[in-house]
Formats: sequence, structure tokens, C-alpha cells
Amino acid sequence: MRATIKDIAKISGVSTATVSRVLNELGGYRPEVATKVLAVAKELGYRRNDSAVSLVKQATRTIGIVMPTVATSFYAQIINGIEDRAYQAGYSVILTHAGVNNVRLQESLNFMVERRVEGIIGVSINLAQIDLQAIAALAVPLLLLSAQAPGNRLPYVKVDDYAAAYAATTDLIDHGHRTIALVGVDPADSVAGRPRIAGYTAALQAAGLRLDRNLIFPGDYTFEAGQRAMTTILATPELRPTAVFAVSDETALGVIAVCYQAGLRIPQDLSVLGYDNSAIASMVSPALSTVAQPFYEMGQLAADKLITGLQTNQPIQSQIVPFKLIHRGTVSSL
Amino acid sequence: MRATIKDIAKISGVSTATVSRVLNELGGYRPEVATKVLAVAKELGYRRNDSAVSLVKQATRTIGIVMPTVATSFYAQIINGIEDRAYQAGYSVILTHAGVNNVRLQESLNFMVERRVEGIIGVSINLAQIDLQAIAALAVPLLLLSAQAPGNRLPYVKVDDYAAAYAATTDLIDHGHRTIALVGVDPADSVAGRPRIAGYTAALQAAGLRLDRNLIFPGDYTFEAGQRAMTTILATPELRPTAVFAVSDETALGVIAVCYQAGLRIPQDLSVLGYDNSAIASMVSPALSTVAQPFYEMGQLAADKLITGLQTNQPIQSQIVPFKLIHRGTVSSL
DNA sequence: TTGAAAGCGGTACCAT
DNA sequence: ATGGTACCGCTTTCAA
Repeated sequence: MRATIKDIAKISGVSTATVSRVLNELGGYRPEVATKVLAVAKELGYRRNDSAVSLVKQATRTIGIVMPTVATSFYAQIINGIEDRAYQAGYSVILTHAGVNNVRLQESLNFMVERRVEGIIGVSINLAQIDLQAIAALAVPLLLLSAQAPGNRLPYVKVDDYAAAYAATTDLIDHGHRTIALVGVDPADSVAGRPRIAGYTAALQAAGLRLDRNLIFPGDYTFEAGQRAMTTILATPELRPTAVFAVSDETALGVIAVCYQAGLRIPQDLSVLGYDNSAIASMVSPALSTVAQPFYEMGQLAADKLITGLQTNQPIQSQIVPFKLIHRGTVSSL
Repeated sequence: MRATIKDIAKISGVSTATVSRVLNELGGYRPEVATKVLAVAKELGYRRNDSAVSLVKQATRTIGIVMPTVATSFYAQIINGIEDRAYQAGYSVILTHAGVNNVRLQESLNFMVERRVEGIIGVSINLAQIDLQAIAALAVPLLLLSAQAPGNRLPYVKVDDYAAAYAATTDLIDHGHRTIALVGVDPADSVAGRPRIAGYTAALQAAGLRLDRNLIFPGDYTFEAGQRAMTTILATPELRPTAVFAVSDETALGVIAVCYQAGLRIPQDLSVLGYDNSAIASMVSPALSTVAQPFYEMGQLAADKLITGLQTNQPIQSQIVPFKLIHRGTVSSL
């Protein structure tokens, strides 16, 4: 069995109270007592039991991350950002998956509550109206990352998808493109889907371009969605877009893969713009032009905000983080 | 304040012992008592306090993951695998980063012990001799994933890098290549570096090919390492390999990126073989031929083994998991 | 079938 | 400067 402060107290010939003081450097003891206690503690390989501390202090210094099961590559960056900041603040991080389509969401959240996490970061979790009540009942602060709740009832950290899509589309237009496809977007997704469609549409209109609904290809942000859309494009000569705005880097790569098979050159024959700036974007050839989301920083910011909120007991303010257009090799001027 | 079993007991008019029995379905109470208790619990939004349970049960049902800070894309898959299995077994997962070059390793491990995790999975953690003693002192089972300890003093789950490198090199030879570069490998890395060099060397010798040490390009598995090596190759005409075996997919992409810049076509002008089969490998064009490591399954297996070890109290057996050569578009026959 | 009570490993208040 | 001790929320033994 692992040593406890009782063991240390007994061996050092002091009380547990004094041991506790020494271990926590609270002062109020003679140096030689401290030396002795510390030596015994080390000798015994003592490690404090956080369960006991949490219990008595009514604080676990733990935050929870809940994310979908799907492993898109950028989650690692987000987790890194969260963990780094949490670590700096002396918090630990516990992780659960909400499953595909949130099937495990309730369980995940219960798990978190039983673990008495002090706050939760929900990454890419799309909440329904009904979830909101359950979450309120949890009585644990929940911050959304790259997501948004119905009616913005929960604080969030995300980029402005509308603005990003608007800027991306405008950039393509500035490059001389007049027929631009929007690929892989989920129109049922009110947080990342509809705003991007709206931004795309608005940019087109602002430039006086005609909106062709056939150029909007629904999908689910995956590589396969890009493949499907591009296959359709190739099979539909009357469409002939000169540029594709894909709603994720993976989708963009799906588009490019089909082009590659068909012998189309990127960007000479078709411009492709991605979204995310995930690690892969800079590693492919030609390197992918894309809308950057600062995932690592978003993770950091989310952890920061949550922990600050915990410590100050102030409500957490939502924050829009800046996107950035990254010009690399897949968009060319017409 | 959150409701406790005391609150439930008081309101239900029974003792905390009975509440505990009901909540844990231990039997030994009248159904109507159970109904009442459950109703009150629900009413109060009761959630059990795992700190208290852990404390009294001397078991946290938590496992820890320690990994390097660098966020290579496949960590997400590994974490997914671990978390899925842990979840199935009723364990939760807590996560820390050991920092770059393990600078935070000791702290991470202490953290884990204070959290009283029942076991730890160390992902890609290269341990030095000295760490071993500290880890032994921890008195917590530690399983290595994609790593190995000096003298194999710790159980591990990984692929056989020697065999994989041997098979990969042989495959290149079978495709008619006679001059094959090995790129991005760290000769100081005894777990993933030296075995791959050895496998590469052995395959060459088995085929009766001459080993040219200049064709081994040291590196650190990164994209940049691939770029550097390929730049050198292009600048050194007497080398002229017809194939490159990169020690990671990212390194392979670095190689390809330089080729792309230089106007070399893959695989017509140079064959490139990667290592990992990370998600990107199948998304790039041409799709990357590579040595597959089953990351998700490795995560599952590691969690399985660790938890089984915990429950049976048996020592954990190391396991070599199978790699697989994935032929896609970046290797051609000569 | 039920309750009283003794801890689990700490913290922190109140005395001394 | 130090010790005694109640208590955090829960489980579990023992008795009734």
C-alpha cells in the first residue's frame, strides 16, 4: 500500500497536521521538522492522493474534454493546446468521446460530472435544443470549441464561418474566377454548414455573380465528399467551374484526387481552396491554399477562458478567433 | 452544492447505507424503498462523487496516457483506440504531455500517481535508463505503445520495425530498384531508428546489393527532414537513388515536395515509400505507398492489455503487432 | 431489510 | 510551532 501522511507522521514523530503543512509549504514549523518530514516522505515514496484532496477541498482541478469519435487530424492540435494551458494552470485534463452523432454524449457528460470536473470543453459538438436542458442540469460550465449551441445559449470559441467563407470566395473571385463550386458542405449543419453557404452566396452576390445552386455540393466535410462532388462535376460538362472552394482540407484533397486521376492539373486546370489549414495542407504537393483555423491557439484560448471563468466565477464570454487565408499552390489566377 | 447521499437519505427517510445499496443495486431492500430513493435521487439531480468512491474503494478506474507534445497526426487515432476500449471497460482516461524530449516526463508521471491512475500507457515515449528507476518507484503498471524501454524492462505494444524496414526495402528491390535511399531516420533512436536502419541494411545485403552509407539520411521523422534529404540528393548527382524509403509519411511528403518543386514526377522519376499509413497517406495525390501501422487497433490493444493486467493482476506481455505494406501510387517498377 | 458507525487520505480550524 | 480532530462523500461491516 502506498504511504500516507499518517505513515509519515508516525515515523517523523509529528502530527498529520504538521506533515500536511510541510508538504504544502504552509509555514508554521521549524526548518528541522520540515527537513525530517520531507526526508521521510521521500524515503517512503509518498505521493499525495488527489481523491482525498479533491474530496476535502471540494475542487478537483480537472477539466474535461468531450469530442466526437471521428478522428480528424486537427483534434490532436486542439488537445495539445488545451492540455498545455491546463497544465500551466495546474489543471489536469480528462477526455471522453461523445461517439458518432453524439450517441454517447449524455454518458460522457455524466462521466464528467461524477469525476467532478470543474468545467468542460466540448469540441465540435453540435448540440440540439434538448441537450441544452440536460447540460444546464449538469451545473458545470461548458465551453464550446468550434461549435455553437442553438440560440447561443452556451459560450463558444470559434472562427466566424460566414466571414471566412465570404473572404475565401471573394479571394477566388479576385483571382478572376467566375464559376466557383462550393463542395462538401452540410446544409443541415447550422454552425459550420449554413454560415459557409451564406458567406459563399453573399460574396458571389457582392461581386455581381450569378448563384448557381447546382454548384453547391452537399457533403460531410470528408475526403469522400470531395471525391463524389468532383466526380459529379467532371460528369456534368455544363457546370465547368474554374475553382472549387472545399469546406475542409480533407474535402479539398478528395477533389484533387479525382482531378489527378482524370489528368487535370492543379491549379492550372482547376483552382482548389481548402478550409482548416490542418497539418497536411502544407505537406501535400502542390501545397494546399486554405482558410486557416488556429487550432492549437483555439485549444489554448478555450482552456484559458474556461479556467479563468472557474477562478473568477465570471460567466465566460464567447470569442470569435481570426481565420487567415493562406495562399499556397492550389489557387491560380485566371 | 451538489446533492449527496445524505440528502437523499434524509429526504427519503432511510439511512445512507440503504441509499448506497439502492444506488448500486446491491439488493437487500424493499422495492418501494428503492423506488422512493431513486425518485429522490433523480429529483435532486444526484451524481455520485467519484473522488469519494475512489478514496474508499482504493480504486480510481482511471488510466493515464502520456505522450510527447509534438502532435503528429496519428496520435488522434491512438487516443481514439485507447479511449474506446477504456470506455467499454468502464475506465476513464486522463491525458498529459511529457513535453518535447520528455522534459515534463517526471512531472507527468507524478501527476498520474497523484491522480492514482491504475495504469499508464506511454505513447512514443523513449525512456532512458534513468527513467526506468523512477518508473519502478512509481509502482504503477506502465505499458509502452510504439516505444520500447532499454533492455525491454517494460511491456510494449509496437510493430517490429526491423521486420517492417526489411520488408519495405525488399519490396522496393522487388520492384527493380537497386539504389535506395533511407531518409529521415534517427540513428540515435534505438527503438525506431536503429532497427529500421538494420532492416534496410539487411534487406540490401540479402539481395546482394552494396550498402552505400551516403544513402542513409539522418533525420527526425519530420516533413523537413524529408525536404533536407531530398535537397541533398538532388545536389549530389553521384548518388542518384531510384527509390526513397522514408521513415514516416510526413518525411515522405517532404521528399515528394522537393521533387515536385524540382519537376521530378512521382513515381516515374523516383519511387517513394512512406511509413505509418497515417490518414494523409491515402489522401494525397498520388496516394502514398507506405508501411501501415494499425494505430487505432494498437490503441485498443494497449488499453485492453493494460486493463486486463489490472484486473487479473498478471504481468502484461509485450506484443508485436503486424505491419502491412500498402501499395498505392508512389512506387513504380523499374 | 435496515441503520450505525468506522474508516478511506487528506485539510484546516481551534487549542495549546 | 504543533497537535487534536471534525469533516469531505461514500462503502461496507456488524448488529439489530
